[in-house]
Amino acid sequence: MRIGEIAHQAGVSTRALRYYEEQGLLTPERTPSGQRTYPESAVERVRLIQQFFTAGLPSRTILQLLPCVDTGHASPKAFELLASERSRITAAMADLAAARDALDRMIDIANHPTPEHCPALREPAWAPYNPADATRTAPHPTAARDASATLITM
Amino acid sequence: MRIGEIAHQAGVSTRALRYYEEQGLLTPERTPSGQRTYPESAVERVRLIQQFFTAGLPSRTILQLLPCVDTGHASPKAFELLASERSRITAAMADLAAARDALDRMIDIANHPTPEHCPALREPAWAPYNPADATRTAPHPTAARDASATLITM
DNA sequence: CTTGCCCTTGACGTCAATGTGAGGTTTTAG
DNA sequence: CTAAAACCTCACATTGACGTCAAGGGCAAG
Repeated sequence: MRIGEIAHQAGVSTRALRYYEEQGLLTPERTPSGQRTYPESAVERVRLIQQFFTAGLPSRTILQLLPCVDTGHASPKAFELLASERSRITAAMADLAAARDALDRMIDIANHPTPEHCPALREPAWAPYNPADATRTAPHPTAARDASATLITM
Repeated sequence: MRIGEIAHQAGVSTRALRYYEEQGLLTPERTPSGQRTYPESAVERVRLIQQFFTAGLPSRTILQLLPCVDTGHASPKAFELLASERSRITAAMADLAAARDALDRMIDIANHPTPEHCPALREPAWAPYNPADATRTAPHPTAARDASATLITM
């Protein structure tokens, strides 16, 4: 299969495939005229590479991991890498969850304009940011609050 | 508080704080001599901004979200943004989970050299990548497998 | 043969959140 | 008063995974 076909089946650009090759992640054969030729299995491989890229692994790391996929072996260094990348991913998931929760709080506040949930009446979920406070010594948090409240529905 | 103090307390660089200001995310007061002065609340705000950055939200999006944090209001557009970013984050978490599972499979294989888990004997978790296959028509997947297996412990 | 599509290499562009350094001012500590 | 530390404004550099354009070669169909 030539590069265009692989690109289509794997859902990436030909530029990406050439980049992967440049990074040593993919080593297609060449026809006498110089055109790249890939085995069927390259589609799966590209999908795996993409999955790793999407997860934020840099190409250099993927390069160290791929032989381990092929052989089923993991040198101590590769093993360490596997473990550290796994924990990096776990940490990233936690960060995402935290941000998602922050968004959820915002959505929640915007969704509940009843008195007990009214932004103007409840404890602020975040400290209000008021640049003018910088000039005062200890601004009272509940002073100068916006007294209006609005419900914006979906 | 001046920029260095905020940077220290929020765990970011002063360069980052100036960048946030440039992007409109932070609007500190200025002393007559031109130095930035932040309220206490800026520390919390910076942490929130960082959380969003870590989650992959671009500054332009954060800029649209912050007023909503302050006022407790969400315009229809802001609401849409909240929802779409939330789903983006959810999708990103799924991608991370998939990559983590791929790593787990690799760790698993490397960890179990017993016959039934031996890479040389079991069904391959991924199709073997063999560039030479490109020249043949339909390579038999189990041909030319590496017969050795190794256990690398943690 | 030629039209047209796919392929090649090479090289510069992009985007975003910073890093870094120059060159100068302000604040603080002694 | 003075020296160090912290601050200021430019403005260019970095990183990584590509996008994009240029200038050409290969190959099947009509």
